[in-house]
Amino acid sequence: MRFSKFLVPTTKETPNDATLASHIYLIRGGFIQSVGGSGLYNFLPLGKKVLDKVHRIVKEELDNAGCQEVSLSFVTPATLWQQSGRFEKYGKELLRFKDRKENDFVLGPTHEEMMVNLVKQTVQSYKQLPLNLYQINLKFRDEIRPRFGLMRGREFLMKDGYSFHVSTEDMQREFALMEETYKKIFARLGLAFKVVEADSGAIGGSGSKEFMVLAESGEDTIVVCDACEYGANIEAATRKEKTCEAEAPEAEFARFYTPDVKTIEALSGYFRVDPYYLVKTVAKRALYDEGRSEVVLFALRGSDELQEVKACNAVDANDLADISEEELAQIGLAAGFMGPVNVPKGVRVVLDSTLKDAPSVICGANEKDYHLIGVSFAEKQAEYFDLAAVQEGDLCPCCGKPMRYTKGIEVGHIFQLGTRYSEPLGATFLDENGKIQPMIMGTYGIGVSRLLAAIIEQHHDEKGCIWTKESAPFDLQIIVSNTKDEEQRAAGEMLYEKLKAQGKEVLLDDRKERFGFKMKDYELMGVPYAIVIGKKLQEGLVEFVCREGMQSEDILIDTIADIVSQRI
RNA sequence: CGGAGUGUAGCGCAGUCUGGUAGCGCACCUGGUUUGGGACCAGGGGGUCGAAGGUUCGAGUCCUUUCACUCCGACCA
Repeated sequence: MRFSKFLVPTTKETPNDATLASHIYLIRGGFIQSVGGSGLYNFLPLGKKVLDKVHRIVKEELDNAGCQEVSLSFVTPATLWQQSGRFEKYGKELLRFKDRKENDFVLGPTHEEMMVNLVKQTVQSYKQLPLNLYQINLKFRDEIRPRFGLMRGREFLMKDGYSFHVSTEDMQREFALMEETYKKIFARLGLAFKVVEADSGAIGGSGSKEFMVLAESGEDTIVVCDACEYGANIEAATRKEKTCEAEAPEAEFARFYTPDVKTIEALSGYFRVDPYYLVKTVAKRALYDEGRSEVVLFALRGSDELQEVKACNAVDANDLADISEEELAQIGLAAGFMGPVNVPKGVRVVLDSTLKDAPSVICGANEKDYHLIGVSFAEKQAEYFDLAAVQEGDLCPCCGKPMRYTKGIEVGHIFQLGTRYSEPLGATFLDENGKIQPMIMGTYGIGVSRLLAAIIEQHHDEKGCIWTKESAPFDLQIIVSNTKDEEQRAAGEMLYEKLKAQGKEVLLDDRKERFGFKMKDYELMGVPYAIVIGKKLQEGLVEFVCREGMQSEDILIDTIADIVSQRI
């Protein structure tokens, strides 16, 4: 490609809403263009090239693993979503609309329903299984707050794959194969990543794993253990049971006057008791289908924080909402003095599993200015769930060493679905005995356009992008310093043709611009290597530049083609 | 959904308080000089001032309504 003919609108100025390196450089480097609608982007030629590279790698590895590519209709009839029960569950992120006949449709944010429907119509026998089908297509999610460029757009490119099996064992075999395949894909892209345990969210199912690209700018908090392989999204992380060194308070059960003592910290100071022995009670309104809701008190140890995703899963709600103090008062709950015992009618209580059988704790009395002391949960019948957020320093559930937080960008997520979709949608097969069985499913996603952002988050410097070998839009850029110098220009043309003949993808910067201008563009665009043809050409030398670190070395023009083929 | 802000040339912004010919920088076009780190000189093109309604002799500016976008939070495979 000749730069003089290539549509690459690089800019000096940073868009005012861009804060992340990937967002800034993808725009400034002329890879993508904002459409003006929030979270919507056009891919310009340079960005499309990178997207295609990533796309190709994903496809190659999946095809190698025996998957088959299809392409599903982007517009999905709402009836399929109603059958699976997700039409409401998925919430406002799902873009719904009607056609001219007033029929409901959605723009697919993920395609379990469509793929199950496809397989249902074509597979009847166990002899046709297993099957792993995928597509790499646009998705649309009406995000509450799109941001960070390609990182969280509303329209994005995703690979979504679905596997169908006769047994759970076979599905788990495929799940393991996909984990290995995903590792190969992210390794080829040159990413540092970690596979972590995850919450299954709106997709449903169990045993899900996320692939996290490690970057400070990541939106997910993950808990990792440096002593072993354990890693988990904070939404799903577990820990070795926590104990407390401070002595447990001993007290007879009593109602205690605690004027204006509303926080765990104040309570801890007031009674001189470690927060571990206090009960923190968080009130939330749990929202269900068809507008139903209920008030739930989540109780956990004062030393812990509520993990909302865990809490939401515990009550099987679609969502949790905050409750105002006024509303609490109406229900008969006093903010700052709430507790899991003696609750008003109609209020559900869920206890953190670390409170099970706790012999002597302090909690709110559900009465203004009073707490209860000497409360025992021994033999208390209640709903117990893991509700607490793992904290830094908590001990690893695998090896018992302290864990720490880090940040990750979720680029892949694999789920063991089971029959979550095959049953409601009626995707069945006849087994060897002629019996009807629901298919056992797995589902596997990769955020393809998000990967571009993730690569840049991990590979950039203060000057611009630094693409990894397999993601780069070109292998090499040839920069002719002064195109008015006939010798330089001719040398550039000669090398361009020669390297192209070697099978390299080459960008020849033949523009009538000054040297500095072209170098700035090179650094912004981030092609891994460059050959600079400049003043030293008179001595028969050109410069070989490596984008990472920007080191350069002088090389005889006669040998540069060989050196390039050795090193790239 | 709560809080804060912004809509003026392709992009980034001033002008709005105090109504009176639509501005600046970048980018773009023409000519010339320049060519190792985002050059310089001269000339030039480009605008329903987010939309609708109102006040006024006259509205980018004042009033009303509305739409969109951004940031913080809540939220989020």
